[in-house]
Amino acid sequence: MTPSAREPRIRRATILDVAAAAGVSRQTVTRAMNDMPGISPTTRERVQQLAAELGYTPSRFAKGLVQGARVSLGLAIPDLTNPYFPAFASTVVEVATQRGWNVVVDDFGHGSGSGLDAVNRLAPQVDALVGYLGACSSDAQAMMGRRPVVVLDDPSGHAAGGISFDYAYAARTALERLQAAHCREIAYLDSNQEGPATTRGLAVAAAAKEAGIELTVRQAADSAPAARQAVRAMIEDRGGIDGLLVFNDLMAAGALKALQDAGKTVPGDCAVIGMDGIPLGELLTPELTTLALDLRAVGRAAVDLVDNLLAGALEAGSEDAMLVLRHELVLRQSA
Amino acid sequence: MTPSAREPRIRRATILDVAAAAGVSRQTVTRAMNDMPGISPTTRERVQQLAAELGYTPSRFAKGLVQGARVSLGLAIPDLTNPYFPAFASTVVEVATQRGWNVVVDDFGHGSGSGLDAVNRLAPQVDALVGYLGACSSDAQAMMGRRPVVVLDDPSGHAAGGISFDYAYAARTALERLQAAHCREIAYLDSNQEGPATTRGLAVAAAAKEAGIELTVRQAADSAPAARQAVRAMIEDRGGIDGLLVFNDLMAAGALKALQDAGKTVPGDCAVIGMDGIPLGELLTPELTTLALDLRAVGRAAVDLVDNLLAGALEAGSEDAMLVLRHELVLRQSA
DNA sequence: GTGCGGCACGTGAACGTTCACGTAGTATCC
DNA sequence: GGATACTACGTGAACGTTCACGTGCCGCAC
Repeated sequence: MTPSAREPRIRRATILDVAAAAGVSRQTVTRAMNDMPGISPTTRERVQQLAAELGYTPSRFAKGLVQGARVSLGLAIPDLTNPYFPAFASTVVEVATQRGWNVVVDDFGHGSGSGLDAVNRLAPQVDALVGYLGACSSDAQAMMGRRPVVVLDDPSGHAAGGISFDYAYAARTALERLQAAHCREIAYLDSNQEGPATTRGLAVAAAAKEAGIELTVRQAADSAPAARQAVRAMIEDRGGIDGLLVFNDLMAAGALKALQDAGKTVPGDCAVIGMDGIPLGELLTPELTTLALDLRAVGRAAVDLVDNLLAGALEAGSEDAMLVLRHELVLRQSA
Repeated sequence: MTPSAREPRIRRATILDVAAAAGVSRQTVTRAMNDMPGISPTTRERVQQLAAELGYTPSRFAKGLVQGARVSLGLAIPDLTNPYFPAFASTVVEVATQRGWNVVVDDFGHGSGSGLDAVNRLAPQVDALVGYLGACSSDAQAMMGRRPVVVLDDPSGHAAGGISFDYAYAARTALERLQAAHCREIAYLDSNQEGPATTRGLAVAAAAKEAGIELTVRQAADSAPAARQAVRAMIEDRGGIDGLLVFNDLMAAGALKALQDAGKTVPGDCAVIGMDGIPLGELLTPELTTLALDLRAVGRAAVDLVDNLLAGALEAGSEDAMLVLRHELVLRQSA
């Protein structure tokens, strides 16, 4: 539960050891280690040399305690093996690093855990929290106390900050595109991660109804092989599908494979549209048309929210702390 | 440089605030917060309630200081947008999390920084360090003092622990496969990340010489578009290439694209072999033959080394702390 | 009623830094 | 030659916990 101290409490060298070895005081060692003024170059050099020899490294705990530093940003990710999340995480890490944060990453999907597990692990160790936490944003905020929490993709989120996506717009845009490509039999392949229907799934269903489209819906696990399997089954059940919208790009990759397996051409026999716009899409054959997120903008926005919440420039839970971003259609070969 | 404390040092609630509010002592609050014995259920409940109301969260600095905890593992990654690294990172995060570590990830490629930048950022904040640090393993160990450092892919590494790969074996296996596929004109597409020739490049050249193969070598940046561009140019220069070994799977994906652009079939006109065995390979068309690493084994080995070094079960810099792993050929469609 | 054990809770000390001072000694200025 | 300023260093206090004790109190057996 609580992170366990590892066994043999080997006494690390402290600042006093270095001070004693150099025949100076704590404060002089501090000055040497932190390149502060008020110390002669000779002494500085000698102390640094001695510190290196003793293997002295300042305790981040002691330093953090006295300085009250806010340096660690927690990043909770459902599944790093799904390329969307590294793409997102990499922009968060990049932006946050630029702003002086250290990013602590927790992947809670692997151990088939929930977001709450990640929160429990991260909360004691970080000064702010960002992540795809599913439905546990209120628990997260409770665990984090007054520290900033930014939750992605949970419109009902009860965290201090939130970023969600305009799926109604995305769904409408995708279906319009499929109609423009003269698709008659349109299907949606959903993820089964969140139960009977995802937020995306509901938006697609609504958009289809609005556009008078009779939509075939199928669910599969959020992975390429599962999607491949599901589309294979879908083709067997209902051969005539000629337009396919998919929950995300990874599953779309699997869908493309299944269509190829069945000897169908894309987009000739069936057009395919993915969602999120990860770089993978460009490497597929045919290249994947997708509703792309500006991933850099998402990452930047998340870190912005954290910084602003911390600075008190935003009121926690206020309108301004709840961002809504849009997917934009990127036309490539598959639709 | 040093992580800056963020501006307004808003006084967080401390254990004393909670104690005062509850009319009990520090220690009783500690007992309540950490579910320790020696406290009545009534008091525990009341204190927890009050703590939540006050937004009290224990300071990890104070706690770490007194407990001497080793909880944070630094993970230095050159470029999270290259899917190899998330694949590696995800196993490290998974395994390390299981063992009670928090993983602090630093991506030093984006800012066009070097591994040394990552080390400078991570060293003050972590209890151990793992990563692809390029050539700065000795600097890393110096910054980390006596704390464990495990460096990947730097055979000359001067860190406490190391994991490297048997590229001679990999190169031999790949070239054998291409020869078995009756390729006559074999080329190697190298990365230009490390200068004129990479460790992998040298191994491939040596293996080619050994096998009596006259090898065409070309370099490109470590990305799919750059590889695509380079292979396009290679085809223009020397059309007859019918066997292509590529630095890694991401670049191989770009190479496949270039061959398709040129109207060549794979593996008919040209066989392609990638390296590292990332999941992406299976999604490409044709599916990528590759020299695959057991990525889970690599991640597990890295964390094992850290734990053993920390426990003193391994001597830093000893033979046992230097692992060599092998790529194994995974035959798919492209060769 | 005395002794003893257990329960619920409190208190001094320690963890390793940095901050905000304080203090010698030396040079500077007129 | 005495006040002033600067340089190079030292010292008490504080940061917020947990650890290892210590202390009342109540009940119970004999």
